[in-house]
Amino acid sequence: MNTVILIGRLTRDPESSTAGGYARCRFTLAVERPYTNQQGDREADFIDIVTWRQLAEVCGKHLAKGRLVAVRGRLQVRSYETEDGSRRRVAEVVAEDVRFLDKPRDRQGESEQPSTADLGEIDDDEVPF
Amino acid sequence: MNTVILIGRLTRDPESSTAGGYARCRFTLAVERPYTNQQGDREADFIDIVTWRQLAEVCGKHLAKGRLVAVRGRLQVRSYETEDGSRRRVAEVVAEDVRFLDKPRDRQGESEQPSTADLGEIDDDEVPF
Amino acid sequence: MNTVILIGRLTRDPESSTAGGYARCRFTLAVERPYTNQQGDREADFIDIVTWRQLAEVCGKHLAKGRLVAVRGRLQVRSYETEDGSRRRVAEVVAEDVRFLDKPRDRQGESEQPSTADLGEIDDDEVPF
Amino acid sequence: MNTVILIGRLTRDPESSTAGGYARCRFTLAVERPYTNQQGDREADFIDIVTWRQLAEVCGKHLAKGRLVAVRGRLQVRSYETEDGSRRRVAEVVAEDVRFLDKPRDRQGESEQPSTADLGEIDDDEVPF
DNA sequence: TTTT
DNA sequence: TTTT
Repeated sequence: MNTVILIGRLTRDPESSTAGGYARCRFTLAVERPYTNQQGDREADFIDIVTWRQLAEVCGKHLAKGRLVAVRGRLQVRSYETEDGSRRRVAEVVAEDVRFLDKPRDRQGESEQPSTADLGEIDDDEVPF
Repeated sequence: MNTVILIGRLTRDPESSTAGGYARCRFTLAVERPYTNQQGDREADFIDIVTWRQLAEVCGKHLAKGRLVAVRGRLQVRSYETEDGSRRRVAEVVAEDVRFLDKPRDRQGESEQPSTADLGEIDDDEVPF
Repeated sequence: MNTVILIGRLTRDPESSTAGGYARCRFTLAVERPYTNQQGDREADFIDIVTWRQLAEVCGKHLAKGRLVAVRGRLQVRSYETEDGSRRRVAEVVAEDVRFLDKPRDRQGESEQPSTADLGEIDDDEVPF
Repeated sequence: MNTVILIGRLTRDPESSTAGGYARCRFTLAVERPYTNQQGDREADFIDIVTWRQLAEVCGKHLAKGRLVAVRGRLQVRSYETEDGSRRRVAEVVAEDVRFLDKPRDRQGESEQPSTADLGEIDDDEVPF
């Protein structure tokens, strides 16, 4: 049993690629901690998410920096060797489900004056909560 | 929202210490993946757990290498600088609840011939599921 | 171990009361199912939530019909006897954490023309995600 | 988002059947509450679980009264009309994953003197945690 | 009885 | 390196 559920905002636009023949989409979530620190401000955990296949396609198409999402997945720890021979570990959440919790804004670097029509075509409402 | 639930076995005995005036107990869980790899064997994720205060005391007293536990907690990512100035990240689960799912064995390096009396005193049944 | 995590919208305004000397707040969430039915529309589960103490006060003050929230809690099943002597069971989620996922609208039956000042006083932003 | 994770013991043997052309298996879990009541004893919630298809077959074959399992699923509330025309609601967890957390005992009403061979054939170890 |  |  290995289940992770997170709600947070994307720290930057997602990165889409292909790996092993499957669509893959990666992004990082800023997940706020439940308490404030001694300086009185709320810290966040920056958690790497990876999605595959159809879910990767939906995420790559609709997500963008700042969007609020809920993720359910599995915590995975990968181990690898660096160039100088030392071992490093990477922790990431392999998403099994992603819900979009806010309305899309215009995507960075796409259109300067996004129209309702453009937003209609992106049609984030196909994948509402 | 940041919730992690894991079931797995301790890879070694837990490490108890004190930090910031609070009892702390650390251990690593081997959490089996839901599928088998191409060689047909089941891999595992090795996930670091940290517990604090009373929960740390209970874990330090009753847990041991090989024990099966369920953990509910929060996925935390800490960032630190190495001696040579590079940045590293550490992911760990801060446990809010730990359930013991099997009966205790004798603890490594304690007694060669543990008696039922000894086990009775340890009394893991105080903290049954 | 008994953990439930839900995201959904309140089907009506929450009900605040006092029980056993503690503040209590009840509401029902409409939680959409992951799939659509044979008629092609998405059904929902209507799940009763109960909160206590400080969390009840925050929920009673800030929540309203239609608001989107995330709830983490425990699934509880209570059994009771009806007037005619038959046994009934009630399932509800006892919330341990509630996150508000959207901006407040004006509350039903409060002010016909809510002003930004009024919203400022309610100050839902004290309890943002 | 609708995720439930439970650990508990079966209150009786599971019931296997077929519904809508699919294998279905139902059982009830006794899930202990985290606290003790005023009489000092630990109560439990009795939560109905339903599984479908291959998972139903595995559960029907290997589970029995008293077995300790972990369930991940979705909380579903069904509404129905009674003979006298009143409305009732039923809450149950639709399991997506079930893990067996202890070794099988001999099943009620099967063999008086189960042998290791019999247990070997049941081979619960195919589905270990 | 149900939310968007 | 980080989101609102």
